[in-house]
Amino acid sequence: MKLYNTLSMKKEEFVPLCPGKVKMYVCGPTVYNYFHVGNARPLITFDVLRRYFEYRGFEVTLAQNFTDVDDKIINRANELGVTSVEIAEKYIAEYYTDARGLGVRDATIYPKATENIAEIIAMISELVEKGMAYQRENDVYYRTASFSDYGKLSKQPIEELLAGARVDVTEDKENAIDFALWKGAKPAEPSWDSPWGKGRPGWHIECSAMARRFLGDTIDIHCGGQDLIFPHHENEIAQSEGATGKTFARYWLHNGFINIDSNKMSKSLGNFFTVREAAQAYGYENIRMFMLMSHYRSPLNYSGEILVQAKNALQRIKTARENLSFISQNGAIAEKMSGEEEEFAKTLPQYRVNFCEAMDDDLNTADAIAVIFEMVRGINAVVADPKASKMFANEAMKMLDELTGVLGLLYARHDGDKMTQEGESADSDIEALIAQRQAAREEKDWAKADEIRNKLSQMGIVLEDTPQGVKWRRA
RNA sequence: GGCGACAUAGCCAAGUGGUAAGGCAGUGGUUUGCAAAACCAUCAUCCCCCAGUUCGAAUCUGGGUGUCGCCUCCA
Repeated sequence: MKLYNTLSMKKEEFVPLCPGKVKMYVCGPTVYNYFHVGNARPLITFDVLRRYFEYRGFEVTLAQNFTDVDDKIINRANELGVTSVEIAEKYIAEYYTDARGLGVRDATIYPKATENIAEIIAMISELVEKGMAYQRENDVYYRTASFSDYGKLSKQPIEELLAGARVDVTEDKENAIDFALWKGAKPAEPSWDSPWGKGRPGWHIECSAMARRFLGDTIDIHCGGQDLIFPHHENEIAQSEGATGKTFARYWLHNGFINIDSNKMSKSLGNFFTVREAAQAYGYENIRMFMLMSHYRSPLNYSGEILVQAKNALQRIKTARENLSFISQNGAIAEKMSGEEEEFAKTLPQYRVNFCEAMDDDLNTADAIAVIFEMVRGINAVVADPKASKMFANEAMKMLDELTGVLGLLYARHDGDKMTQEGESADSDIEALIAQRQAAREEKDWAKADEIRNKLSQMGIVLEDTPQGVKWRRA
């Protein structure tokens, strides 16, 4: 399996540190608001990576942090007159709602900055002792000049960074690019005791300290959005490798941005849609499909038109799956498959091979989805036979579930247990109407049959008359 | 200014040396009582432009043009 490593700027064969095991760290959200569609991309991308590793037999430990102490949280808390703990807790809960809604499986562990203060302080102390950090008043800064590899991830020449006019030089630092590890407490801010007085951790150090605590000195894969390369991930390397003297992360994976009108969707530009509102308009699973239709490192333009395309595309796979499920229940009971069925069934493993080939190439989900579509077309052609067998349907369904499962598509499917949601009619009512329509059709009373179908249509029910009987679904 | 990415049909999007995957939308046909779903056919003589390397390039090299990102909190 090849993965593009930002560190080497090349696709590299993935070899885990420990055979059969993968340790991954994904930079998680600062919890002061609902997260937006752009924030959802790393979640979905690296959820797929995790699923694929597990599919291929790796044991994955995935850590994703919550930054629950930060200027933005403090500001928001002050605006609303509540504590920053209340803000963080609220948006952590909202995070779970949206992430799970998107089909993102829970990480192995979700460390929080505020629950790892001791580890953070210990790591800063180590850096201070080694001469790689220094105190100014009640703040502690990282001495970037002490880390010769500084800039190796972002390929930023250190002189250029020094020349950069945008770096804040008003603070009392040895060097303009030195960054805060510990921030001395200001009034009305949450703070913790430390060797440098009361204060709170800087943003970068928490990831270094938590990754080390939960995954060890060296991890396999560190992931995040491309905007974290500099300075966040560069600083993490400086901190972790400075403290341990060991390689921090062996593979660095970065996803591209979600754009709006070719501009990066971002909180600061204000041109974002929250996942919550996008899901209300288009559905969570279609957002996931939209993301996986292109390669994770390419920029991706968000628009209503594309979301509808993703929805229609996913619907094709969903329909195929529903048809198989329907035939599995209502199809022909045969001792063996027909010749045509058997012939196609024999080709099913080849789709798995092609699928894995795509995924092995730096997680080419666009290609992997194309393989699924090719399989869907084949399945549909076979299943068009009125005598399609349960045996074939079950076998095709197994492969379809296997491959769509790796991508986490179709997770919102709930055939078999059509739950009645608020405002929806009970299944028994719908089935009674379908039976009336069938009776009318028997008598060739097409007017009445169509009237019933229209009524159902208004209720949001789509009918399909198949050789195996009437199939219905909610639109 | 430094570092980096991208440019393939109406739209989305794979393909990185051997003659343009897949999806959405569209068109024609089959099927259907009519639909729906599905199937079949069709839909880029060509991959931003120019020059070069090669038997052969969307794919490699050089030069342009355009768009975007990071260098400041940001996925």
